[in-house]
Amino acid sequence: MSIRVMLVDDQVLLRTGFRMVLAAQPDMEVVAEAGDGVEALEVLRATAVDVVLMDVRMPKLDGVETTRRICSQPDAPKVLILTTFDLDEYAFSGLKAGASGFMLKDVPPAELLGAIRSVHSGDAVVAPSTTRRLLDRFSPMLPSTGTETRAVDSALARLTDREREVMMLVAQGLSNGEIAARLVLSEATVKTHVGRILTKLGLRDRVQVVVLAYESGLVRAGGGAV
Amino acid sequence: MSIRVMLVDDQVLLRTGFRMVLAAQPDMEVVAEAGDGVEALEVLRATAVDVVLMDVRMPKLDGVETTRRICSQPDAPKVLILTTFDLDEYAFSGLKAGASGFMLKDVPPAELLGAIRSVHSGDAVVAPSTTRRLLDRFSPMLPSTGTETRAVDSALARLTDREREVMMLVAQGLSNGEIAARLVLSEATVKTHVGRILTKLGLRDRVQVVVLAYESGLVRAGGGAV
DNA sequence: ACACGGATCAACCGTGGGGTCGATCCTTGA
DNA sequence: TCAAGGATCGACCCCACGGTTGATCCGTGT
Repeated sequence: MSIRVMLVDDQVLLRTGFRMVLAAQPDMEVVAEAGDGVEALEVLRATAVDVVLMDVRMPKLDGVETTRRICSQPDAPKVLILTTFDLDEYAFSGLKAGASGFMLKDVPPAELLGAIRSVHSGDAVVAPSTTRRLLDRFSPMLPSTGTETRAVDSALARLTDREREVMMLVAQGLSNGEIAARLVLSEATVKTHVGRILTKLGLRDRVQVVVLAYESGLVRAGGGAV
Repeated sequence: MSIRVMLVDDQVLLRTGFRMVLAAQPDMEVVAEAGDGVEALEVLRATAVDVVLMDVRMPKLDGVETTRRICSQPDAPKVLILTTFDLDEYAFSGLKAGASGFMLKDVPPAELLGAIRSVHSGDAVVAPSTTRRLLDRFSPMLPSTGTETRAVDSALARLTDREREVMMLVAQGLSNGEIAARLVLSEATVKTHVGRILTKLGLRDRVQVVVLAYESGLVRAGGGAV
C-alpha cells in the first residue's frame, strides 16, 4: 500500500510543486492538503493519513502547535516539518512537539522522498546541517523523567522507581558506567541499584535481567534498540 | 580536487567493498587504509586525508578512542563512523569523541557517498534510526516502530549453525558453564563460540546479545525463559 | 594432495560485574 | 521528634567474562 501524504502549507504554489514530485512516485499519493493549522486538524479528522508534510509559518495556527495537537492524538500520523530557514528555533520546538523529522524546503527531491519513507517506517530524519546543531546543543545530557509506569508484575512492583529506571537501561544492554553517565550518577550507585534489582528479582546477573525484562513485557521488542 | 578518503576496518573484505564503491566516484579516491586504530594513527601521520571511514569494533584501539585521538589534533580530517548495529552506546560516544557522522554499514551506497560529501563539506550526518534515538533521549516518548532488520539479518546469517545454537542459549540467560553442560562441551569451546558471535555481530558483551536476540526476532517473548 | 573453514580445547590476563559492609543525606509518616 | 525507607557513594574481594594466541581434528572442495 502506498504512503498517504498530506501537505500543509499556506503557499499554494509550493503545495503544487510537492504534489508534482510525489505524483511521480509509485509508492506515494497525496490524499489531503490544507492551507493552515486549523484546516489541517479538520481534514485529518476525516482522512486517513500516514505522513504529514508540515510548514512552520502559517496563519491561524502555526506548524509547531498544529504538530503538537496532531501528535497528542492516538494513532497519529508521522509529521515531517519543512521550513525555509533552519536558523530559527522551529526545528527544535517542532521535534519536541512530536515531529519525526525536520527538513529544509530546498532539499533535493530525492532526499525529501527518502525522508518521507524514513519517517513513514518509523525513523526520524533531520537535515544534516540541523543535526550538527542538535548534537551541539544536547551533548550535555539531561536527567530524563519519563515515568510512565504501569502495573507490571508482583516482583517487578517491588522495585522502586529508580531501580526500575536502572533496569530499563540494563535491559538495553548498557554497562554500569554507561548507565551512570546517562543518569548522572556515580558507578557505585548504579552497582547498588543493580545489586538490589538482582536480589529482589532473584536473578543471578544482568543478562537474566534483560531476559526477564523482555519476557515480562517490561520491554517490548521493536522499541528502537536495534 | 577529489575527496581523499581513508578506510579503517579490521575486515579486509569490507574495505574492499568500500574501495570498489568509492573507486567508481569521480570526486573521491581512497588514499589510505588501516586494519586497527594504532595503524590508522600511524598512517595518518604520513598521509593527507579528508574523510576517515571508521569502524567501531577493532583490535588494539577501538574506533571511538581512535576517533578521539584523531579529532584532538589540529587540522584533523572528518571522521564518519560505521558500525553494524546501533543498539549500543557507540554512536553517542563516537559523536562525543568528535566524529562528524554515524552510519550503519548496510546503508545503500548512494547514501554513503552522500554522507561522505556532507561530512567533507562540514555537515554532520547521522543514520535515521540513530537520529530517532537521539531525539528519544531528549524528548521522551515518540511513537517508535523501528524497522531495521536488514543489517541484523545479514550479520545473523553469517553465524554458523553451532554459533546460532550457542546464541540461543546465551539469549536465555545461561552462563558459559551452563551452556557447556547443556551442549556437552568444554567451557573453553563455549567461550570461543561466544567470542566469535560478539565479533561477527559487532557487540560488546553477552548482555547485548540478549537484546539483539529479542529485537531481531531470533527470540520472541513468551518463550518461557527465566 | 592440499587449502580452507568449522568445531573443539587450552592457557593467560585484564576488566567489569556482583557480593558485602558501611556511611551520609533526605523525605515521609507515625 | 524519631523511625524507616529510599537514594547516593566508597572500599574491598572474587570471579565470570572477554581478548589473545595457538593448537588439533575433520569434512569439503579444488
